[in-house]
Order: sequence, then structure tokens, then C-alpha cells
Amino acid sequence: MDRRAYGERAKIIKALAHPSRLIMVDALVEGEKCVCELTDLVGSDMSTVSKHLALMKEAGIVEDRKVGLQVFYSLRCPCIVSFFGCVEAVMKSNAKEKMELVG
Amino acid sequence: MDRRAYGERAKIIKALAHPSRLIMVDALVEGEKCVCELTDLVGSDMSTVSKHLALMKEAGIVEDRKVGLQVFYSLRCPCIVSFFGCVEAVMKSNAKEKMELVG
DNA sequence: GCATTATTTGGTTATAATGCCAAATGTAGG
DNA sequence: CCTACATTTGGCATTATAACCAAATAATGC
Repeated sequence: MDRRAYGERAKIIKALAHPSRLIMVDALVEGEKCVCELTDLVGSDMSTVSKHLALMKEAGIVEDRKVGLQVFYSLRCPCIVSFFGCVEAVMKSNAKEKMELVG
Repeated sequence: MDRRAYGERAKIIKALAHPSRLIMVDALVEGEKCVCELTDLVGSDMSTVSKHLALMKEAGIVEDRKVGLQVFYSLRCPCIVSFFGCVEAVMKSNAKEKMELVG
């Protein structure tokens, strides 16, 4: 694979690599949500949430749609969900290993 | 989902979110590789590569095995590969959108 | 046009990630 | 024990992220 492609890949993955952004992605699986809903959910300043969303939009993970005063965000590639399957597998594997260490 | 779980998830995803680390993971799909092989592949200082590997090990993505002077790393959850399927989908979607903008 | 509301942007500060070099560690062989 | 080799660790400089606040935009209704 082209070396530059790894940079692009990394950018997309990095855009997911933050707890608040994962919370939002998880919420967006249900369907589009406006910034204010996501702000309530995450519990950070709205400006912070807005920047997280801008970053994910730039990476191509979400897209936005303006309706009146509100901006609704949605997942651009719902396959993102399958993404988490493996992350869960790693987490379980980590947990299992810790258990074995304790005995 | 528990709020703390998002932090763990993020940690695992963050451990993948770097071009050099993605190059290594891609190489490890074929099978275990020693640090020197990965260093040649990535082209950074060996100490840098070693730190990338330590970070992925800490996240549970790789495990290591010492054989004489060498340390071999391998993927702990090969499902990581499936991970990239969606990343590719996002990249293609991004590329398509850019095409449409140009016309 | 003006006030109101939802969102974004700019600025600043604090924290984390990255990369290289040099030094330390661990292992094998003579 | 001494040397050689593969890897890791510590230290430091550089750059990138993240969070908040305040101010700027944008859209709506009066």
C-alpha cells in the first residue's frame, strides 16, 4: 500500500480516538442528532463538542445538515459500528489476561 | 455503556492511530516480526519503533516473545484487520465526494 | 432592523504525543 | 569476564490536542 495512504488511514482512526467522540459516534448510530443534544450527552462545553464534530467531519466520519438554527450530524459510514467489534474483543482479551495474572 | 469503557476504547483506538503503527500492524498480519524488521520497514529510529510497539502492547494490540537477542511482536487480536475495512470505506467515500466536487 | 437562539471560531493555556540521541539493559559466545 | 548485538529506557525539544471562555456567525420571528 502507498505510504501516504497510511497517513490518511491514521487520520480517520485518530478522529475516533477520543472518549467524547466515541460517545457521540455511539449515539449517532441511532440516527442524526443536533449539536445541543450531543453537548448534553457528552457534558463538555458546546464549543468543545463543536470542534470534535468538525474534526470528525473533516475526517469523513460524520456529515452535517442544517435545519433552521440547528445543525444535525449523522454517520457517513455506519460500518463504523463494526469497527467497535474488534475493540471490544481486545478489551475482553485484556481483561482476561488481567484475570489470569491475579489467578 | 459505562463511561469509563469509552476511555478504554479510546486508548485502544488511539494506539492504532499513527501511520507508523498502522504500517507495523499491516505487516504483522502476515505473522510475527522482530523489532529490527519493523524498524527497517518503518524507517524511523529503532528506539522510536520500540516505543510505538510498547504503546501498542500496553493497549493490548500486540504481544511480544523473546528469542535470544531478538524480540518478536505479533497481533493479539487478528480481527484488527477487519477494522480497516471500514476505514477504507470512509476513504473511498471521501475520495468520491472530492471527485463530485471537482465534477 | 433587532433581539434571540444554535453553532462556530479565535485565543489562550495545559497536557500529551512524537522523534531523535545517548546511555542502559539483557543475552549469547568466545 | 569481555565483547557484540538487539532492544529498551531516559531525557529533551518540538509539535499536536484538548478544554474553556469570549466573541463572531447565521437563521428565525417580531
